[in-house]
Amino acid sequence: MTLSKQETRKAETGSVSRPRTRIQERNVSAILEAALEVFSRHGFRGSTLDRIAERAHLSKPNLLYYFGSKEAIHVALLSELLEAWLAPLRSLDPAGDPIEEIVGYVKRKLEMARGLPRESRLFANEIIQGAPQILDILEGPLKDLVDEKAELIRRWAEEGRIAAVDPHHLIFSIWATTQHYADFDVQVRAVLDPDGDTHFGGAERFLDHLYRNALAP
Amino acid sequence: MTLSKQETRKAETGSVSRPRTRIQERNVSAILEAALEVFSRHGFRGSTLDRIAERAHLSKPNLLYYFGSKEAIHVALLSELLEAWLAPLRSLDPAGDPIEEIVGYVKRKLEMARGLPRESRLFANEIIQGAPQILDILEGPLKDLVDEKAELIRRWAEEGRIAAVDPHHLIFSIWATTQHYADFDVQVRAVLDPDGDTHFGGAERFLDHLYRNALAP
Amino acid sequence: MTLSKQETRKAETGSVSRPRTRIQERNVSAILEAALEVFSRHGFRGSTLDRIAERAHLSKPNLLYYFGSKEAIHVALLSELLEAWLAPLRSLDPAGDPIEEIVGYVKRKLEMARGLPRESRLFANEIIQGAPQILDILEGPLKDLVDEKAELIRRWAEEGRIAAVDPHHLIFSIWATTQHYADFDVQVRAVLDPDGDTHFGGAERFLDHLYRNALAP
Amino acid sequence: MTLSKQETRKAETGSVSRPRTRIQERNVSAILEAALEVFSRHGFRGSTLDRIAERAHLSKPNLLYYFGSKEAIHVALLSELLEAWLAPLRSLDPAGDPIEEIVGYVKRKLEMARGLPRESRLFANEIIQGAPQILDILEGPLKDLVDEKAELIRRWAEEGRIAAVDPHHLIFSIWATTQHYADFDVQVRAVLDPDGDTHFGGAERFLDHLYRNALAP
DNA sequence: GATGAATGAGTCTTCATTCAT
DNA sequence: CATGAATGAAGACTCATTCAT
Repeated sequence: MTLSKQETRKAETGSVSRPRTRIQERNVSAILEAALEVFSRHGFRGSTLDRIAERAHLSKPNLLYYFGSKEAIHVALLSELLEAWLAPLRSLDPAGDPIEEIVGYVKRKLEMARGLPRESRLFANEIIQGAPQILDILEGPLKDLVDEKAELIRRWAEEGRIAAVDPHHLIFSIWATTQHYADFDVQVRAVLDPDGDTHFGGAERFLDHLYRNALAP
Repeated sequence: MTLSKQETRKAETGSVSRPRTRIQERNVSAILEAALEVFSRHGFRGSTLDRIAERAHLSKPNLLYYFGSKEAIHVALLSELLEAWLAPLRSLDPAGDPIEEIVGYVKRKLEMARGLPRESRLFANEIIQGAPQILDILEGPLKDLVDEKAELIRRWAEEGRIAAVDPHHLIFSIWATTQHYADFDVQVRAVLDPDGDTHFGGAERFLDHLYRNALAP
Repeated sequence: MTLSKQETRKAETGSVSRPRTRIQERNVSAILEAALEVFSRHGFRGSTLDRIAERAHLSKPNLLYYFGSKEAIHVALLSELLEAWLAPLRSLDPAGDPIEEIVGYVKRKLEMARGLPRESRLFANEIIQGAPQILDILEGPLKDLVDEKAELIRRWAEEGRIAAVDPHHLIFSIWATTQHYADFDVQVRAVLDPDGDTHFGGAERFLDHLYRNALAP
Repeated sequence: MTLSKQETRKAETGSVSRPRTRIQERNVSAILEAALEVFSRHGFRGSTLDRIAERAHLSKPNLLYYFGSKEAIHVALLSELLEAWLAPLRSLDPAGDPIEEIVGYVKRKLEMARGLPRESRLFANEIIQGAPQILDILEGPLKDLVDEKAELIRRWAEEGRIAAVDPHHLIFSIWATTQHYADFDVQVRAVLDPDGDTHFGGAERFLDHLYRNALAP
């Protein structure tokens, strides 16, 4: 699941093959930050280079000087973020206490949904629309990681340390319940109060309860 | 939460104020069916009238004869489907057995994700992108319905008939876990085997376990 | 070598599959005429849709309504003209007098260079630049036609009715010497007087002499 | 027809007025070599500085340091090559045997088409497109040279040493028939076998026959 | 001498929408 | 009702050229 630097580089390939100078680093960062803001809200097709350029305080051709195309920016962004996005699952520790590990995973995922909602929506948009640009990653590295952790959870269940639940569906449900607060935040805010993050506390308590009860042996 | 016929009409308003003849009815249906197919997969901006017209076997100007604009088609579609989409929640019965009612709701939602995945993705796309066209519905009719059912669940908990969980977050988690199988089906298929619906059985069992344990008083 | 209507149609495919109405016929003609003027002078890359649109008195998107792309216009033009362009060679008559047939062919080719110089330059531009869009036609239908006529000439030589010359190179030399007056007319005019077609008379006499002497048994 | 050094210099004028150091000389050569490769295949408009810079292993701004503009490179290239390109005609010797002189000229031109096809295509592209950058050369030095040699040929004919043919058209036909194998080589290869230069032998024999017969008194 | 950075002016193409019949 | 025709506005991308170091 690890994206080597090589692969990340390749994805960014425009005219510039790797950030070297200060200026390049600054501009590449500005572009990716702006692109995250725009892509995560409007999806790939709904986003325009104009808007990204504007947010990055760069001219449109200058964007394309750093990244060869709109798609290259999108792919670079997805590649760059994927690793961080999956870190919580990766850190699920075979040596830890099963319940605490899983509940801790839920908590970390929820914190990410709170702190990095744009990243969550970026992937959500991509996947809902059929994952045109990362399907092979889903079918390769992602599947491998999930299978590995599912096997771990299966062993825990086999050993009677957690309830006998389907590990894959457990993982899906954790993704769904936590990312929901980022991806569908507009709806959450519409139903609850529209002010700030106050609902994350309630969400955390609820999910803690949900998974502790579901996993108790 | 009920959309009056009035409102539905208004949303569809193009040149035609209401379907009358057989032909009109057939064409309006064909357009909405084609639009559902296209919008749900590509989002609003990613969809083109050309593609919808092609799928509906109608000319592009003819689409706009029935609906005044691309946006009008989208709004009409969302309006038309919203009621059915919320029916399961609406039918949560105060007189029924609390656990069975809620678990039954989960089951019906999952069945809808299985049978009507395009509808699910249509709303998901809209909401992720900030719900530009249905924000007022979310804040009005949807919030009212959710609040009403949340109050019911709160009473059940108060009466000790289910565990003391936050009703709103319970509802969110049910939406999230069930719609996940429609909205992110590409990812689900990538991680599990890509063949057909076989995972819905596992999902149903898992969710049944999840919510029964979470709700047990 | 005959391009079936099918193939011609396919090449033109934009939104419109075949000219039907008056308006379509008129506009398609106007576009092809304008495109001939522009492409023949500036080559494919050097030509712009803007200039073609301007000459055709149509808007640029309207061009693309009839032909799907700049390349489609170019291909349609080449396809449409190829048949006429090769007609003189095709009409080389096995039953005629060998010398008169060949000299007559030279004369007709020269007349075409005089009357249809733009067509000649269109093909010249395309071929000089590697024939990116008609290479398969050159290797297929064109080669077949040339081989057929070369075989005829070979037989005439074998029968002692003309001198023993290599038929393929004979044909090449005829193409070269006649089309030269269209393709390189700027140079011809620069060296001779720049006024009008007066040099075509001299060219005709010279080429008649050249080929009669070369072919005399 | 001789381009004075003055003129050549002027054409190249960018920031650098004349090559001095080894490095400069090497870079100028590399640029012209790369430009020849690219311009001859894609024409002026179809060529990009990027591609030339890449082939020359230099940066794009560095190209423009040596030559002030894309056009300047093109003009420099044309100027530099013109003299060599016309050398065979220039060396037509009044003191030689008329037939052998002319047939020898044909042979040398054919050898140039074989050995320097890029140069041939460079001029062909330029002239077909109206010679925007060398029209004055065509009308001046080139016309003068051609007129001079035409007069020589006219005298030979007058003296009965060759047949009475129009000298200008004779020269045009020699240009056309020989350069054809360079300019339209794609077509020649498509009609004959696509392997290598084998057809040049046939071409030489044919053209020898063609002109000896045409010129025999 | 050399180049990384930047861009204005194109250039092709898409697309929702309008017009005319 | 329906559609062929047309387009303005926008959008992605290219490219010769300039700037700053």
